[in-house]
Amino acid sequence: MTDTEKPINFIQQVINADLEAGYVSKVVTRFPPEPNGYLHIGHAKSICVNFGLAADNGGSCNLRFDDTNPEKEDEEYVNAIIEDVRWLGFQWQADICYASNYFDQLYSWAQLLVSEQKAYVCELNAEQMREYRGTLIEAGRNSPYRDRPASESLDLLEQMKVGAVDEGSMTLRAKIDMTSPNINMRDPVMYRIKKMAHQRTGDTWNIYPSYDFAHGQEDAIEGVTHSVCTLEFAANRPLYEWFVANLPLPSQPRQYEFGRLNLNYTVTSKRKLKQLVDEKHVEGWDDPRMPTISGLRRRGVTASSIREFCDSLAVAKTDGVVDMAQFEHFIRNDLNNNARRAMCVINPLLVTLANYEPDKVEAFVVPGHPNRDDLGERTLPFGRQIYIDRNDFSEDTTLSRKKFKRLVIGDYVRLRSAYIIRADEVIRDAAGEIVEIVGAIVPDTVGQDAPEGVKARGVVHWVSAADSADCTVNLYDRLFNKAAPDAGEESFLEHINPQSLSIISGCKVEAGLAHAAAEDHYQFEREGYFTRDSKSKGLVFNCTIGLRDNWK
RNA sequence: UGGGGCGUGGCCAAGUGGUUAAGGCACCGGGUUUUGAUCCCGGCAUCGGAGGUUCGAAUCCUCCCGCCCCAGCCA
Repeated sequence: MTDTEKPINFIQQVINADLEAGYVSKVVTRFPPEPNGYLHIGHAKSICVNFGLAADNGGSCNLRFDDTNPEKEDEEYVNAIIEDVRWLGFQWQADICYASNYFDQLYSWAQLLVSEQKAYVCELNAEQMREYRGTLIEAGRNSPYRDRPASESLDLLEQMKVGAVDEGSMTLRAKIDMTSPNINMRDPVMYRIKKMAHQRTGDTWNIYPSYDFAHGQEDAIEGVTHSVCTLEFAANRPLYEWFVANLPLPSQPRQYEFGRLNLNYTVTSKRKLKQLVDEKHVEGWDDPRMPTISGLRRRGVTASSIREFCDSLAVAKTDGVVDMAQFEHFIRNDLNNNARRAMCVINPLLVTLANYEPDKVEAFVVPGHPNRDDLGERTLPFGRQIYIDRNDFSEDTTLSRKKFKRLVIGDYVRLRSAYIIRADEVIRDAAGEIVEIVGAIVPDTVGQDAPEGVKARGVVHWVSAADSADCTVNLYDRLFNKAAPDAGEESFLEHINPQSLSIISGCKVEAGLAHAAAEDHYQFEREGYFTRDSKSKGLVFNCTIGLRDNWK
């Protein structure tokens, strides 16, 4: 056991200091997705960071839906998110939280700010507000409504709330500083009118709080001590702190930001993923090519490999792009250690072993995993006719043993866990296509070394022709053929890889897998890791990832 | 040209004035192997640039360069 010390990231350092100074006694974090799409691998890092920080410090983490904008949200998403977080292996504290649970409290806090002249109802429309806001290098100007009496704002706010005011014509704004170099502090919007039913509060509200007016207060209500989010919210922190300082909150949460996870050859933006789904470039949010949690799951990626991968990533302020190969390493590592072995011939080529008795059948009992006795054994039926992969046979007999460790006429190859065989003859159909190989077994070679004079070129996987199951295999390539699909001027859609999915039917898998359970993981030896698809009716396996391939 | 943040090998990343500058991924050699897998050995950087402080700097200071975020009634 090499317990490599995990570096203490900057947030943990803050926590250590807070714990030591007695500022906090119990660490409380939260994972706060907006239910406007499915979770993806980027969220997984955030989930691991937030739940991990809580677990590492004996604290707790809330799952909270930041449902402040009914326009984009849907119950389908909340259910999917709950399922994904659970599947990833995390347990939130007590009940699931919703920003919408705090709408009443938020409203009365808004009234308080108005009454203290720290907020006002503004009648500038969107375009005017933009003009008044100024630019990055020019200060903004005060709204003409900025100094209206509190009583007037209070009354208008109530009218906004009950639906007596048109959408877009009024907002509630915090009165901070229109000349602030931080644009977020230039009288930000606290409430906007949306005459729209909310998935949880129905028609109760005609106004909804903005992210900035809601988030810190949600944290405070829940007793969140360390509100950990991604870098792009850093500029919102002063505003977060302004509300915390100006409201009588039950606790004083603090916000910290770390770099979000970016992976090459894919996109991790809910907006873009939704576009892929809506425009049918993929089959759905859980399409195995998607970087969504549900897509990865259906693809056969394990929850534990996602966790291990995320834990290998730094919690820091650098924003880089992680190589997909790093993720793949953790996927293979977990599957290699835990997936049962099996054989599946993807492009079947019939081989008849002429010296094997026609009706004879043997059953070889072999391990389920080369070094995991606890994974049991499996039985491989063997007979006179078998299938091997077409790629494991070549008519080119000049290929050196080193270059081609597979079957050629006149030479030997080991059938994995079975006999050494020799190929003698090729049989073709009318079109000249090879349809069968006739060969012979070398007797007494099962579980034994090759006799004198026989040297197998290599090992090849196979399946009994008489006793195997037909199946379909889905092979995947990367969804985008450009490392940074969303980098250039052009749309990321232009970089979609048209060959990202290959459906191969007529594959032959060892008999024992005819009733494989969905989401069970297997290594098809010499091919890769596969899992039975959870949505298809027939026997369909999705290729999670191929084996490493070190030969040129 | 405003504000905030960041720059350590191809990628991720430790490092918080004195170490031969951790580790992982990738890659390149070699060994083992009934999976061209796994496993095992070995190789692979002077820290964005330039000055300065210091006996000593990736770590401190100055200037410069580059990248990211902020001008939604999105989050």
